[in-house]
Amino acid sequence: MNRPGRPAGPADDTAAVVLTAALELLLTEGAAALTPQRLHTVTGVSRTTVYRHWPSPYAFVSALVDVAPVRPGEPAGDPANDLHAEIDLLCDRLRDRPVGGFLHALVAAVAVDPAVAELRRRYVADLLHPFRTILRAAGASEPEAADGAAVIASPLLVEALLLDTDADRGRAHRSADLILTGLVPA
Amino acid sequence: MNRPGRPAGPADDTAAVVLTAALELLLTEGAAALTPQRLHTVTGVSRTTVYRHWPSPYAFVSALVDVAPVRPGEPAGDPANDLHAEIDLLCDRLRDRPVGGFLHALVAAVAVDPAVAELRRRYVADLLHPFRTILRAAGASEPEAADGAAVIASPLLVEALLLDTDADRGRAHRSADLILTGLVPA
Amino acid sequence: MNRPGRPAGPADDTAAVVLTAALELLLTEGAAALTPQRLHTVTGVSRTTVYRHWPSPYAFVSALVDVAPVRPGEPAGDPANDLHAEIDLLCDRLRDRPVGGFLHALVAAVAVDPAVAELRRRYVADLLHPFRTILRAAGASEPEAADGAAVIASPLLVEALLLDTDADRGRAHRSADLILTGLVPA
Amino acid sequence: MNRPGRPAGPADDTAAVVLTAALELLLTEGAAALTPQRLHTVTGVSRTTVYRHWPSPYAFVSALVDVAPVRPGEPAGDPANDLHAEIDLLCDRLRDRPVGGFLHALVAAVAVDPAVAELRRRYVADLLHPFRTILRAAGASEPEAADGAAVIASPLLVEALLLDTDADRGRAHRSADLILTGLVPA
DNA sequence: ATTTAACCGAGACGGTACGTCCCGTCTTTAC
DNA sequence: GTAAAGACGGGACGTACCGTCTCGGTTAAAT
Repeated sequence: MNRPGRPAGPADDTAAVVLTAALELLLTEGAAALTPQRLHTVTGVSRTTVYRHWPSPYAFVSALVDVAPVRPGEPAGDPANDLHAEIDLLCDRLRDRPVGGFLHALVAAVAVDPAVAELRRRYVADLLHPFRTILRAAGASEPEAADGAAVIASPLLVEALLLDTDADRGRAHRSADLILTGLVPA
Repeated sequence: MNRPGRPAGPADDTAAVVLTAALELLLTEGAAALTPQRLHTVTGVSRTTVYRHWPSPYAFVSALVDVAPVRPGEPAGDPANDLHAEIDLLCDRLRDRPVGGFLHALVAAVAVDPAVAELRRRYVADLLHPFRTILRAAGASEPEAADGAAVIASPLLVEALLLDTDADRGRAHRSADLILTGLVPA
Repeated sequence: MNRPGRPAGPADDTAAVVLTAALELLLTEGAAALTPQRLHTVTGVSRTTVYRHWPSPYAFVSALVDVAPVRPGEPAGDPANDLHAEIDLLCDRLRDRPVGGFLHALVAAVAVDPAVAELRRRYVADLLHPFRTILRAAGASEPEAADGAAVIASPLLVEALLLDTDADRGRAHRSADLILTGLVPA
Repeated sequence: MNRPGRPAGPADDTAAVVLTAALELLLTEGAAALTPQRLHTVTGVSRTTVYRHWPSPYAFVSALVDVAPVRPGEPAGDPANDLHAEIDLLCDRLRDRPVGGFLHALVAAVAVDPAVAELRRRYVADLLHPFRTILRAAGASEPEAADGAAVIASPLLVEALLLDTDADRGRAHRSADLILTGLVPA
């Protein structure tokens, strides 16, 4: 039995307009700008409406994470090639903002709402995951794969997030090779 | 020729009281709590005085970096031992907040005042520096040392800052060994 | 087509509470006390709300002038009687503050916001106007009426505003008689 | 026995510089501008020094009243001529600021410091006084003289202070004639 | 020449009010 | 029931001035 009246939740276009603007704001001005007030002035959607549907910072970032998920590169089969491809993919993403900016924003958002920390953890884990998968496919044990992923990807994240340097692909590729050769002792 | 009048800058005790409380706040409640208002209510020093001497977030973080600098462990001579000691030191610091908390705070402060980014870069560079020095002493070339420092320390930073995990010392020590053996071709 | 949403402007009771208190403050403590801060502590209405609706001193005084206008006595027909009645009315008002206090306040408010000068001029002109009207009715020419009004009322204003003396009704009545007799040449 | 040491009170030039600037400020920007802070920025004399010698608004206005006293016109002997001359003198003064501005300022200063009210009263009384003297010399009784002074001078004050109009000399002269003829019935 | 008292400037400090901004909740109206 | 417009209280922000104070260095009289 259907309840009468208008279905709950934001109208589709309202949600689209607001979340698009939110992502835009997040990437250009950082997490601090992601307030109902700002969204109202930017989108014209009324402050009241924004509050109704996304009552907390968490709700926003959470919605955005769903809108802009991290899609891993698709494996071609050869672990070595896949690994190098994944490294390049991550470097590009960190440089071109979609991921780098989002990560920056997530880190900053935690300062405002601690609950976001969980989203940050998941987001970073998602970034590291492809490396682990590929290393497993290459014959590494689970802990070996985790270590390898950390060794390859972490420096890239540190450079992009903490040092504001371009990620050093060369080093990452060398590390990858080193790890792969360590796996096939023959 | 001396100018007349009272010497400029905060009286010694004022500076001490405020900066001590600031560090305390930073480590216990995070960077978001480090506001003039909070410092006033916590220390009793008047809001006006706080603004007078530390008008910007940058001024604060900068003063704190000077108050609580990162002191590297003192090298004992044997590169291998030194490297492992330095790893343990960093892990301890990241766990016990003095460094981990401060780093968190620096990252958050950048969201408010971009000028802090420069302090963050320097702070992180200071964290990585000891590793580079030791690796150079162990016979690595300059780029090799930089790479090695990144490979060893970055995962620790990522775990502490982005994943909220305890740093995985084991992996760090293994990486260190791997790198050291790579250096001595014998 | 009507716009949706709540009608603009302060809710009726808010306006009433604030303006009542404002008038009260004005008359008891003088114009210097008429600040948003004072009104907040006195009425309990939040400082923000006060600023929202009366952003400037001018807005306040202006609203008060509308709330407490100067109502002339109603003419009974006989110019001589009317004139003397009007004199007594003005003297009473100057003594009992409603007008005297308000005038004081207007003068003081000009020091803060020059735009109030216009309100002051109008207010004083409104005070002098009844005298002119009555003198015209008694047969005076327009300039004669203006002069007469000035001669009769000005000393009262000076005494109340500048000398802090009770207005000297006797002199005012004598001046009035003198002027009236000057008008009837017989 | 004289005490040794430097004599108390401000050095002559300090007092001169500050009071000159104070008068200037008072006339150009009104009483609200007459603060230690402003005087410091204008004269370069340190805030501390200003506070030392003129601790209250009252002290300032009081010092200024002594610096710029109201000097009555000198009587020539003939009451009629003297009276008209005095009227012109007052009108000129009200127009040319020295007196008009000062009076404005005095009125405003009362709002800040009620003690100034006494100075205002005296100042206004000093303005009215010449008229009374001359009328007495013309044969008026004391109350008659007071009334006459009020009738002649008050409208001028009201016009200058409350209506921002140029004082109407014509009316004042006519009033004077009227009063003088009333005195010599013969 | 030395006292000695006061001047003077620079600035710290606590306090209060200012005017602004954003937050989060609520109420009123229109669709 | 959604949406818009806006009132409202609350809190922090950063600024400005106030009045008091402490600290140095200077100056002018009286001894």
